[in-house]
Amino acid sequence: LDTVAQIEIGTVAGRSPRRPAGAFENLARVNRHRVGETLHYPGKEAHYLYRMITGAARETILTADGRRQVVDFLLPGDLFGFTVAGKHEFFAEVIAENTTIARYPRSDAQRLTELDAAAERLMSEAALKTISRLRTHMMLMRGCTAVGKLSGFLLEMAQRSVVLPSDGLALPMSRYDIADYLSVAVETVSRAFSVLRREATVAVAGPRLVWILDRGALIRRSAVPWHRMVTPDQDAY
Amino acid sequence: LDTVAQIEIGTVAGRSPRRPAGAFENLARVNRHRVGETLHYPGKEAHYLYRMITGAARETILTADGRRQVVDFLLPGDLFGFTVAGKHEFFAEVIAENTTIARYPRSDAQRLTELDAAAERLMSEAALKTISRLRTHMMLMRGCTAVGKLSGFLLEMAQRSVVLPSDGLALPMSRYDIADYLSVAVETVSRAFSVLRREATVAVAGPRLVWILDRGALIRRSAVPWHRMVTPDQDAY
DNA sequence: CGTGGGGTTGATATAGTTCAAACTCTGTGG
DNA sequence: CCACAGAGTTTGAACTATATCAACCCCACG
Repeated sequence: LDTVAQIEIGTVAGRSPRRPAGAFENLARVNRHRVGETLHYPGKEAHYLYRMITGAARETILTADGRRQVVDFLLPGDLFGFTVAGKHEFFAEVIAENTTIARYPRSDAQRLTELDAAAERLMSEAALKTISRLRTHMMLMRGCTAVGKLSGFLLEMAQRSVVLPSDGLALPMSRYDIADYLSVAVETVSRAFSVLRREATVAVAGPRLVWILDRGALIRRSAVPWHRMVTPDQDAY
Repeated sequence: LDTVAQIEIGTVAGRSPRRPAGAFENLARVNRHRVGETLHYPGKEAHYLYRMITGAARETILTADGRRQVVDFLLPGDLFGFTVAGKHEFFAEVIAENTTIARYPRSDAQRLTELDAAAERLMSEAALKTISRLRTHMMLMRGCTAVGKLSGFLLEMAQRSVVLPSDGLALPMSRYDIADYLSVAVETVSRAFSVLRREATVAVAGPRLVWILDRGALIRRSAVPWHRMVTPDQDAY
């Protein structure tokens, strides 16, 4: 998962997202969105690619048995909206205030990738980053215990999200979103938070503001081989 | 990213694998492998790209807590071995008799993608498919019950694997592999099989030969929205 | 014959779901 | 200004699916 990690981090960079090349960027139309807004939904024609600039969104799907699953969280720097068949398979919904998203007409982007090697590479890279995010996500869900899953999740968010000046971690998603992301019940997420709080592994100020007090403990509890992950500074590749 | 990319990108559809373009194919050296052979392992320099021709392999990783996880099964048609960082992250081990694998020197392949737009597109396309496939794997693991997970797994295998003349499904992997793929205990996999057998949803002749008697029942039990999946001919979802 | 790996089945323990209730916070209307 | 409603969160108690431990079967192989 080294690779994964590296991509992940590079991707992320809520900290310093790499901006697409000039030609690509010229296609962009930036929009501001409100919480709850739906960017796309299953079956919708995929006309655009998106790039999260500020804020956050989630990609979800409804399973046959009616449960909701959060497939991915989209944070600043993430390119998304890829499809294979030309139709979206997921809901993409804005979950944070002050969310701005760049929108690229798919047809133009497609044409661009055929002409411009740099654009092509950009797309491939974005796809690989998405893959690595998903892979990390898979490892998170496999963590045997709920506390382990949450530990891994917090580490992931600490890397991907913007860390506040106060050094606190601002989670843009609700407990429900976290639960559907880790596939556990909301109550279990809440209890897992309580455990970490009691152990002084994390401190919280309200449900969405967290401080990681003992990073080592989080690493130890999570089944994800985070120890192999490079730090954002190294930003490999 | 090395390992990540390798599996991911490598995952093209199963039943009627699209063969890489001619120029690409000219680089190939085909090898025959025995069960248990290791193609690559974490940390190994990634010199080659691979394409599974016949047989099967699994890609695994060992987690911090010592458990083994099957990250992917490699079936005929699957491309794998892509890396960005240049080192593998997973074990790739042959699990079936009569396994033959085409090997492409990485450097040559890389050069080819830079020169040949078709090759480049082949890779990108594979990456996009991989994203969808990863999501399917994720959904498999999320299925609430073990029987649901196994149901989804069998449907996936029925699509990706070669179906025998007798209409039976030949599973190239052991119960242990399935367990590590779905992240459940071996015993649970075994019990889930028993349930499906008792319900006449499937019939078995030995552990690795299965007949799907009631496809609808499998779809209903699995939490995966298979209704979205097209047949392999149409280029799996 | 044994031996060992894979597979199945049973009994018990436990983590997590489910059901239920209380609590916080925010916004809204009397 | 306060009461109220509703969504999000936390905690408790009972229940359940799965992990775990253990025994046994089957078969290939020396």
